[in-house]
Amino acid sequence: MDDLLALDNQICFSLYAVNRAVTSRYRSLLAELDLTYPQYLVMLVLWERARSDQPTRVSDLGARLRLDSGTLTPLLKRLAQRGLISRVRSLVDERVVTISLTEEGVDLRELAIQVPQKLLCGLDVAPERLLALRNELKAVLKAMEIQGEKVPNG
Amino acid sequence: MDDLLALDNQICFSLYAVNRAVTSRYRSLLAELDLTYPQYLVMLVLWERARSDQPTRVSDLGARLRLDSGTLTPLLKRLAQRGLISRVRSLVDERVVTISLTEEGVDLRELAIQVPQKLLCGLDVAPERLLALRNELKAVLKAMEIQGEKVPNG
DNA sequence: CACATTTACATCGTGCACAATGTAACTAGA
DNA sequence: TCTAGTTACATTGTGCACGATGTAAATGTG
Repeated sequence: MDDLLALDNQICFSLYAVNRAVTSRYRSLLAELDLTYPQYLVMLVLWERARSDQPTRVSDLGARLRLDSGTLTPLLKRLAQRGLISRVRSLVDERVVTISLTEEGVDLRELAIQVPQKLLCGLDVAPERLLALRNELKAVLKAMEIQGEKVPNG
Repeated sequence: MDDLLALDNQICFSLYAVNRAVTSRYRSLLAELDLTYPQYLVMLVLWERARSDQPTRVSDLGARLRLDSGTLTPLLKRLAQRGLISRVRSLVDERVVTISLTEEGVDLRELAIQVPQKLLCGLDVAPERLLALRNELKAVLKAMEIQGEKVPNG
C-alpha cells in the first residue's frame, strides 16, 4: 500500500487546510465590515433574496447554507444586535421567524461588493484555476447531496 | 455584472459546504473510534512520525496541521485523557512538550486504516475525480502559503 | 552576570458547528 | 374536539479555531 493514511494523501486534509486558509483571507477583509465569515454568508443569502421580495425564514437560510437553528439562532441574534437585520415572529404562523434586512443591512452590500474582488486580487492563483476548482467542488457537493437523499437513514 | 456576490459564484461557499459535508461523513465513521475529526488528523501525523522515531513536539503538529497551541493544547489533553497519547515536558528544554503514542494509540491505527476506504466506498464520486480535486486543492494551498511567506506583514 | 528578547506552550474569550433535547404552534385523524 | 404527530425554532453542551494575552524557560547582548 502507498499509505492510505498518509496525511498528504487524504483529500479531507487538503479541503480542511484550504478552507481555513481561504477563510482566513476573508476574515481580515470582513473585519472592516465587522462581520464574521458565516455572518457574511448569511448576508449574501439575504441580499440575494431581497430582490425577489420574498420574506426569508430561518429555515430558508438553513436550507441554503446547510446550517441548523443551533448555529443560526445565535448568529442571527448577533446580526440583529448589530442592526443589520430584524427578527420578527410571523403573525400567520407563530413558529416561524422572519428575517429581513434593515436599511443599514441593505447599505452594507455596497461595501461587501469589494470583498470578492479584493480577495481575488490578493490571491496569487490563476482565475481560471479557481473557476475549475469551484466547478469541481460544486459537482462533488451535488453528488454527495443527491446520494444523501437516496439513503436518508444510511 | 453577473453578480460577484451571488452565493453560487463564491468559491468560498463551495469550499465551506464541501468541507462540512466531507467532515460529516468522517464524523460517523470516526465515532466508532471515539475520535473527532481534528483528533483524527493529529493521530495521522503521529502515526506518520512514529516510523521515523523522532519525538514529536506540539509545534511539529502545529506546523503540519497549521494549528496553534490554543487549538492543540486542549485537543491533546483530551487525547491523553483517552489514553491514546502521552504529554511529557522535555527535560532538555522545559518549554517543549513531547507527544508520543501510547500502546493503545499505536494499536488504533489498525482500525483507522479502514476509515479512508469506507469513506471512498460511501462516496458516489469517481476516484479520479477526487484525485484531481485533491491535486487542485494542494496546488492552491501551496500557492497561498508561498504567497503568505512572501508578505509576512501583509 | 544583568537584562532584553525570543521561544514554546498555556489560558482566556468569542463565535461557530452540530448533536440532543425542549417547547410552543400548527396539522391531521378519529 | 381531543389527541397524536409534525414543524419551526430555541436551548444546552461539547469541541474546535483563532486572536490576544500570559508565563516560564531559553537565548542573545553588552
